[in-house]
Amino acid sequence: MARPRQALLTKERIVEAAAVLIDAEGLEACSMRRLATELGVQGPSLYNHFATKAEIVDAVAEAVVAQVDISVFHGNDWRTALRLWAKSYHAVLAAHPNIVPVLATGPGRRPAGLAMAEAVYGALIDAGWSRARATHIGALMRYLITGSALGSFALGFDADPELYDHYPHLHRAHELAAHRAAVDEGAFELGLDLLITSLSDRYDLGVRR
Amino acid sequence: MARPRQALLTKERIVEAAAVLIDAEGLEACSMRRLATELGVQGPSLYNHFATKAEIVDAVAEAVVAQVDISVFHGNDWRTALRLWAKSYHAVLAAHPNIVPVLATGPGRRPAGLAMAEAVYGALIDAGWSRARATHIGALMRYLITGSALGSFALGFDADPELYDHYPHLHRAHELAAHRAAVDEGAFELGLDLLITSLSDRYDLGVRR
DNA sequence: TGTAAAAACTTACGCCGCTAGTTTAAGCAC
DNA sequence: GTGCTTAAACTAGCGGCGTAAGTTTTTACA
Repeated sequence: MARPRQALLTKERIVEAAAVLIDAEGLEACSMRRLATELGVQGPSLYNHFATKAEIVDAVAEAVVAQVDISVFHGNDWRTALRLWAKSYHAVLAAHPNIVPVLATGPGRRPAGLAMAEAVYGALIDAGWSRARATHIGALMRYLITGSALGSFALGFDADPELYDHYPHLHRAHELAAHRAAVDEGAFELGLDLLITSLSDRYDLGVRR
Repeated sequence: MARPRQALLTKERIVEAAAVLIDAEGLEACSMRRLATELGVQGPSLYNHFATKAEIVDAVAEAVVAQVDISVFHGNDWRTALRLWAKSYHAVLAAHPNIVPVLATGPGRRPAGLAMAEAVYGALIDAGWSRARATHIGALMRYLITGSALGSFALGFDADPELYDHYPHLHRAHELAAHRAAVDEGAFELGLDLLITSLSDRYDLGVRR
């Protein structure tokens, strides 16, 4: 081909196609050649717009994190804000499960991630939590949210009943697969409830560090 | 070579070498050819002992999970047992961080994982928790433990101060990198404390489902 | 003793991320 | 308008990946 009169690719088109591909077929399906094919182009052409594959995947992750609602930190009590933010984050990850491993492991140099950290940490500091505790609470929320998004607990159990024959308490574990969404949702809700109410208790007692 | 008089490989030797390699250089370094080299053998020879690479990695994961102490569920109150087990699990993952992604995502058909689930779930049921709640609590603990092991919170922040210039509350975030271990440990301890004490409160009030 | 299975080997296939070099169009300086 | 630089596509190819196929030799057993 050579250079076309109208550019075939833009960063935006590439990231959008990558996001669609990852959502539809998973991270492994998103190879440079496959992604290029999806865009009607040859593999190496992508390197005119991104230096590495990691940059593309990072951009997808950034776009996902940017969907989390951090406006809730304005005009809400820290407890309410934390709960609403966590639910929004959780919902976004549930809508894009295939990108979660990238979010859970990679460093957070991306603007959307930093903006989120700023909002959470700032709200906790403003509420009176010590710097150390605010950090811990932020980390903790991240553990709960990414942990639940990543390792769907119910998915870890096979639907084959025979697997559990030798485990007296697990004889109904095969049913978990069928109730996957409800189990994971219940566990997340419980965790959020427990964490926020007990933090709230400490806060009201004046224990803020 | 052909078949040697004394077998060069055994399942145990392969898994042991894979574990060492993963611990030392990470999951990506553990390719079939590299692992074989480490064992003084050609790549495809490994397929005489394992059908796929995934089976080898799974066996490593299994060996790691088997190190978690589940004996604490005998002779301890459910709260104490849960806390001790979580700390043991956390310590094991901290000692083998590179295998954590496998544990956090893969299904739990492995015997050690099932035995652990059986112990946790059984203890909660025996304590009087409803089946649904016991499931939720187990899932929740998993979220906290794998979430914290996987995404070291502090590691997500770069040591470069300039990154945080535009985030008023994050101006000291670059210090997190230096205190990584302490921050992650503090957050995990806080989470464990909050979850167990608030579960304990509910339990004592008779709310067990 | 003959035969089947086991455990090493070599070769090779089709992926992967990415590099290098080529071609043509676009944008800008004079 | 003409030339020069840069941009954006291309093709070819490198080294690495997981794994399949087929070969050779040894061991174990009938």
